[in-house]
Amino acid sequence: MALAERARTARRAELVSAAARLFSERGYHGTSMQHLGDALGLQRGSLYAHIGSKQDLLFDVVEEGADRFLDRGAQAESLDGTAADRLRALLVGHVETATQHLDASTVFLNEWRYLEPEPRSAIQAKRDRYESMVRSIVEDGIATGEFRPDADVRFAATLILSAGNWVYAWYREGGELTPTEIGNRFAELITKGLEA
Amino acid sequence: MALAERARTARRAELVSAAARLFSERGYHGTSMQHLGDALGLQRGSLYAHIGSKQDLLFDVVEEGADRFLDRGAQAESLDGTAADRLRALLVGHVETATQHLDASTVFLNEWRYLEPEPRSAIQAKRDRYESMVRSIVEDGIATGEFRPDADVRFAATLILSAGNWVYAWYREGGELTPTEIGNRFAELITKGLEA
DNA sequence: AGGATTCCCAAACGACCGTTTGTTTGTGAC
DNA sequence: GTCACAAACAAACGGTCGTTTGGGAATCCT
Repeated sequence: MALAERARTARRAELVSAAARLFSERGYHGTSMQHLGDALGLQRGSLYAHIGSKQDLLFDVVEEGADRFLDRGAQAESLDGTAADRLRALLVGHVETATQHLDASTVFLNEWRYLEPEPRSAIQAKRDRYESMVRSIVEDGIATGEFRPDADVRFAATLILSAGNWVYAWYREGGELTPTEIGNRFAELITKGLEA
Repeated sequence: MALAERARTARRAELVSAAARLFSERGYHGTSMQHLGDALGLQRGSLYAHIGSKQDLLFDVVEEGADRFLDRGAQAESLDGTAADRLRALLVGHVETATQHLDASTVFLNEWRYLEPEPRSAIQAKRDRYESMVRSIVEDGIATGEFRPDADVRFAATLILSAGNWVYAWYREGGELTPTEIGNRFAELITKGLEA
């Protein structure tokens, strides 16, 4: 039973992984169950032994992406150090996550809107939580006098997320900057604009 | 005559406009000819009196988006003034364009990859041209001593484009910042990080 | 008035969509 | 050794896909 269960979940993980790749390449609506079946060497109907629907797959991929960002964000938030340190940690973590899991991150960032209302609002809640992490770091920096008192918290958070969320669109392996370097430079530049 | 004149037809413009809205809302693959027909009050087959294929529509929408960014970029590039002035003008123009034509910009930025190879490379050329505009402004700033001599031109351009290209994902009318203000604040923040 | 040209409808094309069904196959548990 | 059960197949479901065709009004040019 344990073995059978593990095998079942292993197959499902394969399917979610293939879905991440295909959804990121061809889009959710551009990917058919046939494409997914081909990727696993199965008939498209056989996939329904592992999932309830195509929507389920989309949700799994999107949630996987969301959770990774949240985890790294929480780590950064709990660091000791200045607000600038935590901001840097968050941005580095963000870029590292986006690049190490490029497929799931891409789906998370631009296929999530094809989720049906209920699952979409579950993901929206996670997005909101992540954004509030960024905001609270900036607020801390202002409270401690590290950042300009007149800095617009919402706008600063938006700029930080804009920088991080566009990475998937241009990053390709083998570039001249490592993900860690990219995150650090983003942090450097943005921090400079915020400093008191 | 047939092609050039038809392209100017009011009905076709309506169709391209509806396509911009629907493609941006539902994605290219998530939008059917039926959806487009409904939007114009026509049978889906009747649309083929005005276009050659669904791909043609996607190309028109994407190119329209690309050309608007290029136009504003060229205006900014030709301004007299410091590099920071031109950078500011470009960013303000970028944000204004993205928000005034949110639908076409959204399609330009995340449906263009569904173009077939030939039209896609035509759009890629325009994207490259735009990116090189941004780069040359930064290079100018370095050459005149306005920006730090050790600034990484490619990275700076990427950050600028990241900020501008993510606007479509969060901007909604009626926010507390106007597009012009958003562009100005982006420019302010990024310039500060680049200054000598 | 006559002829050509637009614009659109109605219907059909073959292909493919996501999903369900009934059945066979292989494997682990007792 | 046989039994239970999950995994996969083969086939079919009703529906939709993008596109083509043939014809019928309306409109424009002359």
